[in-house]
Amino acid sequence: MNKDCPVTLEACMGMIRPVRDALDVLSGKWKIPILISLSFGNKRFGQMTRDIPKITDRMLSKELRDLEVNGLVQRRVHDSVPVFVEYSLTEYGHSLDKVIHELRDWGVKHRERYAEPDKVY
Amino acid sequence: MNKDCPVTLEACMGMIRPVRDALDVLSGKWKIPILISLSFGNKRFGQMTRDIPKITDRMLSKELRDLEVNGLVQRRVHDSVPVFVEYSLTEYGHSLDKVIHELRDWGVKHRERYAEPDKVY
DNA sequence: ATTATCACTATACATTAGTATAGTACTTAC
DNA sequence: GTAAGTACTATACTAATGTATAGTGATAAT
Repeated sequence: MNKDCPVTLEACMGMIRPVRDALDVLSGKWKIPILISLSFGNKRFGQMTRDIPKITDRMLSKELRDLEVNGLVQRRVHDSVPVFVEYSLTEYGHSLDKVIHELRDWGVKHRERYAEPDKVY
Repeated sequence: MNKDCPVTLEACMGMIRPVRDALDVLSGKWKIPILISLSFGNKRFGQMTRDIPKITDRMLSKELRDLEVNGLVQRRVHDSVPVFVEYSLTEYGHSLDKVIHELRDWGVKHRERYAEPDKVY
């Protein structure tokens, strides 16, 4: 029984759809690291390249633009000399705090479970 | 001040590392949909291909194996005739419930914000 | 004078992820 | 006997993602 139950199918899609939406916004290797970096305070471009190990300028630039388009990050140019560009999390960006927190918690437990002491970052 | 503060750098990595671990396990377009499908009850292969729109047999097979290797999914072969293979979430698989729940909640809010009524799945 | 920092962009390439299509070997229903 | 379902695997391809390397034009420090 319950083979292809339409209620289950509906419920299933009701979960899958929004989870996909969320993961689309966060997709790629660098978006969450960038959000984490900004969660510790407003940052400049160069500072973030140092915060996030192994990220290239190209990736940081590209991903910051994506995040800006999605309203998670704000880019402010101060017209001092030399120019000074400041990135910060928007309020909307902060709405991801809980998601990131849960991911971190699970990741910590997972790491304890399958300890990989030789993995390098 | 606070340029390249080592405490911030350390804290930053303390977040990034486990979040990456988590996302490594959940990476790709299909793993979370598969976990969601199984969260509604044990399933057979063919049933899951119908649960998860557009997934191909190859992807389902491959991702199920990945999830099995990571201990999130259990595969049980019942030696009836014809064979009957049953997939289920392990207890460890269920430990992702909160993560998936948060992703869904955020995805729902995001969808409300940028309503995309024409997007098809 | 040379080097470094600032915030990037451009080009080319490599790797990874996902898709399309077909096929296996068996069984059951029409 | 034909089609459909069972649970997959194989091969070949495309698309998406990420990397490597270099360069810009301004300023500022050594």
